[in-house]
Amino acid sequence: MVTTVSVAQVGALVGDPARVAMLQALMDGRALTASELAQAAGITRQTASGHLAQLAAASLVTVSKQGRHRYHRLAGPEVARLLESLMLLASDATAQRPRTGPRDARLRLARTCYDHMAGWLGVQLADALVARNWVEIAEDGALVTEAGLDRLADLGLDAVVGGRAKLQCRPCLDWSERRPHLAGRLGAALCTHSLQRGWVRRQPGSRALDVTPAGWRAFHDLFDIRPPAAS
Amino acid sequence: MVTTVSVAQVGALVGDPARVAMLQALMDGRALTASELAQAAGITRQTASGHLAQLAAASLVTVSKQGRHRYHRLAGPEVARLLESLMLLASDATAQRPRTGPRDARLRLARTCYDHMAGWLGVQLADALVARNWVEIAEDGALVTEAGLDRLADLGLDAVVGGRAKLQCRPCLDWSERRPHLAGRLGAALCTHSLQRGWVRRQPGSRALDVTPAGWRAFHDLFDIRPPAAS
DNA sequence: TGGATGCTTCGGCACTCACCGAAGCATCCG
DNA sequence: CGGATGCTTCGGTGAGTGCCGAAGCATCCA
Repeated sequence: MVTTVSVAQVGALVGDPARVAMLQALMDGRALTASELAQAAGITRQTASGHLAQLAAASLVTVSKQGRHRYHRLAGPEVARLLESLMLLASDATAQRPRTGPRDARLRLARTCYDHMAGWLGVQLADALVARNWVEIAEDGALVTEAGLDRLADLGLDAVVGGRAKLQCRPCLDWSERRPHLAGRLGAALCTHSLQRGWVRRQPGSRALDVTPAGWRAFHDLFDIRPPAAS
Repeated sequence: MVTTVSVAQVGALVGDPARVAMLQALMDGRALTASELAQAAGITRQTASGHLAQLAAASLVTVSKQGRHRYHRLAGPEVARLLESLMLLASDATAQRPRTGPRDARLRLARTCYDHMAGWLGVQLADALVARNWVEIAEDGALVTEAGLDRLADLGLDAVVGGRAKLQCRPCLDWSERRPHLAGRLGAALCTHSLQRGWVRRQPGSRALDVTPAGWRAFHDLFDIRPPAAS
């Protein structure tokens, strides 16, 4: 079978811990240099260089030269979807051994998932939007309601409701919470909006997000979300 | 990072040609024995047995003993999604080399994609449903319209419209056509319906589907779909 | 009970590939 | 121009693992 070979090749690329670590580091959607990715994966620059060459050859990442730097980023949402699928199944396999490190705790609270927010916060937001009847979530998809379009426009998320399309949102099963959070264009808009307003802040060198005091206030006022009891 | 290891382990599982071939053979949703899977992958039984043990340990497939047979099937839709993601990226990588074998041609025309129909036929059906305004398809999801719910009920797809939920359908990017076809519960219902009515028939030992003369008549009468000019 | 079938385990071989040290390019800066 | 920085290529080593032949276990059938 012809296609089988290629599929296995892509699979082999995501079958190496170092390469996966680099891809995970790129899951926040930003572009990173080879050195940064080498550090993220815990390997030397020359090894990382070889891995990145393979990933680029398979079109999993794209590179753009700027001076003596070479910036790498995920090739597109399909790659992020692939990683999501992998993480979902990986957490399945390790579900019986609940390992919770201090680093994991921050990731579990809030993190980016390519272009949207995931973790406890992401799930809480999804629940709140469903409770307010702004969106509907089912097994096979998610939908922005008429009321939701109006209220989101009130919030200043105009870019999202440009065409008043109902299908601007997609459920994405959270690998730590095992419940859906919001992805798609609405998820991405919520994420950038929260970053712009200073509600959440990226933690350097990680996909984890810090929720600022202003963020907790906003999430409480808008969506009745309070910080979890104890972490 | 703890999770990274597990993710890479899952990735490594889908990074072997033999294992991927077996998983692809299971993509039609049926349960196959170890011997059948060994033949599908072109390896000996004992090698296949080892691979299947690994896949089962990682919860990618489930096994059920029946007498001296051991039936293997995909552990769930998440695994099918993972394979879809892989195939999509794999076809990206090989898009520059259009290889079209005689075996590929049949797969391209119509095939199963876990529980729904894909290939040229799958895309045609999706287009027809969109053209009739039974479903809406956007980048982030798909939606059954009110009219669609009525018309599908007329067709006898009652199971689908049981709750008259609009979100019973999901777009799935076709790796051969590069355009969306219908998945989700509606996609699955269309597939089983077509099989029950004898519109399509499974080809033994393959995911390819044969369209019967009655099928062409039905697809033409219902959706104005004619056989493609030449394959 | 004896033989056939389906499948797994064991042992050894061969191959792939991730890894790093060292050297080689390309780019920026003083 | 010369030094510094970012990155890549090359060579050799070592660990991991896919593969099959042979033997062992479990199940069904006569």
